[in-house]
Amino acid sequence: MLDINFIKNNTDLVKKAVEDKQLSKTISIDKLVETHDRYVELLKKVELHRSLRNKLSESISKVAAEDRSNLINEATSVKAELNTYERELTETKNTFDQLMLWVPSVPADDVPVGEDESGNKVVREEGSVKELAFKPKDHVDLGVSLDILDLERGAKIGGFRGYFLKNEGAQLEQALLRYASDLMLAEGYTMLSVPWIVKPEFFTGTGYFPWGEEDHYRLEDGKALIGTAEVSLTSYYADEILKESDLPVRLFGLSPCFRKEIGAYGKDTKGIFRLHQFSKVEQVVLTTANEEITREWHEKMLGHAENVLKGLNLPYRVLLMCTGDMGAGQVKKYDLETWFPSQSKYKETHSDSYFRDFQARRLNIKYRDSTGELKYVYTLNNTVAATPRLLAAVMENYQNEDGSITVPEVLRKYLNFDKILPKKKII
RNA sequence: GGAGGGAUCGCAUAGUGGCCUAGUGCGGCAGUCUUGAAAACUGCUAUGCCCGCAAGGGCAUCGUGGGUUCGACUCCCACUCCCUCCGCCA
Repeated sequence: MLDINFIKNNTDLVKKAVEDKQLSKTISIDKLVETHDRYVELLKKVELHRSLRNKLSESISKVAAEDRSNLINEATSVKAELNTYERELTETKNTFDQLMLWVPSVPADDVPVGEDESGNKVVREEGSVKELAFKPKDHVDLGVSLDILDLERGAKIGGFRGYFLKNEGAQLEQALLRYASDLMLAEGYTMLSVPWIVKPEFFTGTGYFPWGEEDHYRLEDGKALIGTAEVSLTSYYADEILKESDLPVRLFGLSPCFRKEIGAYGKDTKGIFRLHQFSKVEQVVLTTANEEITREWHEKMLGHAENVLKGLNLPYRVLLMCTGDMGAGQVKKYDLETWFPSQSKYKETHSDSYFRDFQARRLNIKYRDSTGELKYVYTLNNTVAATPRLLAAVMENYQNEDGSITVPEVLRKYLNFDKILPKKKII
């Protein structure tokens, strides 16, 4: 959410953001401003009438009961008029509030303008892509022949995009999550196990609603399943006032993530890359309302994600996302794409964003600065490790010619095997 | 799932239709006193919005949303959350 006064004073800037983010069909800034003007106009009328009513009521209370009838008559007519205006005010306010939820944040100056993913910029590539002496298998072939992945039964039980991880595959996934968590603990972040079932207001608060409502599983009581722990983590301090000395707040959490993947029909249908359900270690930081500081944290959090990949020795590249390929609330976003040998392609495994006060306004998270002024915090979030997607990358990059998979060095302390060998019997 | 109790200012509590412009205590801030500190005393102590250059004025907020009333912290309805007990349960 943006400040309405900011929108009114920077109409052109906000309109450009709407266009650059390809959101012209979802929000009209002109209509928003008109609605707010109307709202203020009505508010003035309502407040005037309320003031009048309050004064009359006060007079009535000071007059003997038998002398009240004239005043009560007058107050009754003021009340009738007030009711008319109040009804209209409520309606206008509701319209305005709804419209406000659709206003995107303004991208940072260094974000490239672009319509879609083709406008993204490669910032750098890290790690060397190994030339394999053999034709690499994809993670599905590997997973099946090693009996660590079962997609057929996954589909039988879970439907489309359902999967079972099995044997060493299931263990390797746990090791990855544990490895990622340990890195974040070493960085001094606070670990949280979070609610997976969350009230809708916090999806709105983090900016997933209204834009992404369709991609979420709704429960019969109106709550929804989180698509990322970011929702719970960022909402943790909702409606609270923090001390400046408590900032930056650094949190991470491990949770399952649920996504309908509506709008992704036909995309990544093979393997365990795009799923309805996966696990993710997510990092969230709340900082003071300072552009420099939030940008420093944006880079620092990118570094944490990079360290996960560097530790695993996986080649990856850093992508600066363009306006058309970032979320409505995001101000700047990097994606990390990890190398998948079977496709000779980098594919998205991490996403690192900052929001300024976009989420904090929606969630009402403030802090009192050294001058005593209340300000909204700035929020950021980034993937630490998302699996089975990252697991698939590990499987493919650590495969050997004989079809076995070597366990990455950093994961061995969590496992009692160093290599995953083909099974004699697969059932 | 059943039965009861509750939600008031940072915290704790008072408040059962107009005296609430929400009292009191604690905490916090400032000052007096003191070499310094403590104690004591004095004062201050929320948020959002509207009008205004400002000084200042107005409106709203006692869990949330409706309703009754000239007037609601107080009465009515619905909802949310918390606590106690019973049942069920990893």
